[in-house]
Amino acid sequence: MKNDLRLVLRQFIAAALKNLYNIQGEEIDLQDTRKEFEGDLTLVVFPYLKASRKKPEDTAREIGAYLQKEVKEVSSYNVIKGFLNISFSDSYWINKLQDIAKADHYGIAPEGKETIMVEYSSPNTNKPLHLGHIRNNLLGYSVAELLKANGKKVIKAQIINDRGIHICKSMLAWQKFGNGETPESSGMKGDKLVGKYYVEFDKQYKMQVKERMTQGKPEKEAEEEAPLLVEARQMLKRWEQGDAETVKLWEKMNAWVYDGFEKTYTRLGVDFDKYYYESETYLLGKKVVQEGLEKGVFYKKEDGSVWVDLTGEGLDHKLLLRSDGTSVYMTQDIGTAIQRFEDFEAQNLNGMIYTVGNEQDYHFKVLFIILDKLGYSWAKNLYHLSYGMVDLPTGKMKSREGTVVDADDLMDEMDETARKISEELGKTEGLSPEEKRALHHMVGMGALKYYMLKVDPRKRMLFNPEESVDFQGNTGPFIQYTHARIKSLLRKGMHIASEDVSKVTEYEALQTSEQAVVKQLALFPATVESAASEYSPSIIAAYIYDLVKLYNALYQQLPILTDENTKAVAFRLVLSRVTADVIEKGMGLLGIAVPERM
RNA sequence: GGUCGCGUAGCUCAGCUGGAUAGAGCAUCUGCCUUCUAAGCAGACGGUCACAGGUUCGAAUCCUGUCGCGAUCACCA
Repeated sequence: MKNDLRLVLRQFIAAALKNLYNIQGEEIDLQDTRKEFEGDLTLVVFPYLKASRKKPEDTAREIGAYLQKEVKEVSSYNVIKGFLNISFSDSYWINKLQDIAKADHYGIAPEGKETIMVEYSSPNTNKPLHLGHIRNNLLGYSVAELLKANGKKVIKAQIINDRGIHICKSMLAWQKFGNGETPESSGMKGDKLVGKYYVEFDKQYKMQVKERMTQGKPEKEAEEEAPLLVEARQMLKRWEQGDAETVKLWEKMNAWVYDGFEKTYTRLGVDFDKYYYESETYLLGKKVVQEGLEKGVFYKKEDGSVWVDLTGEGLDHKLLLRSDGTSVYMTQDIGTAIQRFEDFEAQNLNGMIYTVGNEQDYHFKVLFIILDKLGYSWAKNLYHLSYGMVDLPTGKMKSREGTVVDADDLMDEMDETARKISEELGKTEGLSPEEKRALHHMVGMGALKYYMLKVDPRKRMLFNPEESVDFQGNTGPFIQYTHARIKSLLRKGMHIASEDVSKVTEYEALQTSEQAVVKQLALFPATVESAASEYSPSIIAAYIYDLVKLYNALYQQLPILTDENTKAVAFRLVLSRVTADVIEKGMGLLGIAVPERM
């Protein structure tokens, strides 16, 4: 990558500034040269004009001449206004290409001892996964992969919200209206079946409320008195008391849900190393709050409730324990965070990333401050990977209005569209039905995942199902297609081994399009590092897309293989091989598979 | 109302630690399949970077204010 040379150049520029103009201690900003100009790195000389007492052009030329003389990798320079564009030699770039080609791993750091936990997905058990979960899952998974590529040990975790009144609603509705229906008897996925009864509860409940309102009761009273809700509350109480029958039903229905979720995860291509369940963790945290109370970090109100005062941090007061002594969401999160660091102490867990929507920004801000106040050293290594909501062209997703896009349905749609387009284009002739199905899934998922991940995670985004299944332009299938084409080219041509790369030094003068591809490839490790440090897969997506565009332009002028095997042919095949490699690795970081042929 | 975030081409998005003529894709239009995959390539059209000030050699980028959109501010999770 060019960062190493950037460092070296900076020293020489500092020397030049000192020798020529007696400038010292000035910050030297070397930026990438913009595409439309010739050069690799650019020095803006405006800041030095006062000291040089010369015109911008003359100042730039003097520095340029100095660098060309002193640094052997600098092959030439040019000056436009106050901008000094410095070019590196082709052999420098070809060396970099070799480094990439030889590297068997693309991690930046060597395998380290540091372990980091990435929490993502974390669904409720009363509803199937939807579009929002898809963004969450893809982000969490991809960030985990990025961290791994940077030498971190990663534990993928999720906490499943398996308790509370909402679970009881599903259970109650199933008992009352289910007639013993099971996933086996109905052929429904477990999570869908349970979700169905949650909806059924809501429907029946609303009817009861309406009935009471027509009898002249005020809305609030009608809502509180509806027998279904009363029963659900009783059920929750029985569950909390450990009533055997209730717990048994709860376990049975949860097992259905987990089975359904697992199918969705498998299909989406994500996985987890560790599962936490709220039923096991909801009592955690109380003890810590007590300790914090004794230490004076928290305070108690007259009614017995416990609070933390964050006005010093520019925030508000926050409740930690209700007056009846029960815990709230924040209390549980304090407890589970500490629990996790105890669970994985032996693995040197020292950081955690929470993949949770940005509507909880405030919650995590508060959580991290509290843990820090409690004196946990790892609190500064907690990060909220906050992402924006996924909108639809029709507006917001609202479960009430039935505008939620179900994860399984969406994946079905993606696969189906991939199939339709492939068949229209006649690309899949000669493949067996199994191969076709695998390919359609690969392409459908590639379209979905790339579309989701190319957008900056922090931003709210619009998911347009129609547009996402358009396989043209900046899309996953476009990249997959390029990979497949390169593979085909290599199959027809020759096998390019890693050792062959060393021979490409013989090919000295790069043509413009070749140079562009080589440079782009050389930047890959730096891109991975940057994407990991910013927890942003979108950086990788943008990188791959750029590379693929550059490669496609080069592809147009690739010599035909039946020609004489010139150095150019060999070089371009090497370039193709390395490009295909990097596409595969890069897409792998996004959790996207690339086909050998399509 | 307080806090946080967002506002860039008709649409979806890049660019944001200040730099050169603000970039892609989709859509619209023009070329390119007797050569290893045209899901492609080359090009055209398209902009008051929400608005107004400020900081400076230089602002889409930093600061302040205004407008618009969203989230959040529960003894819910």
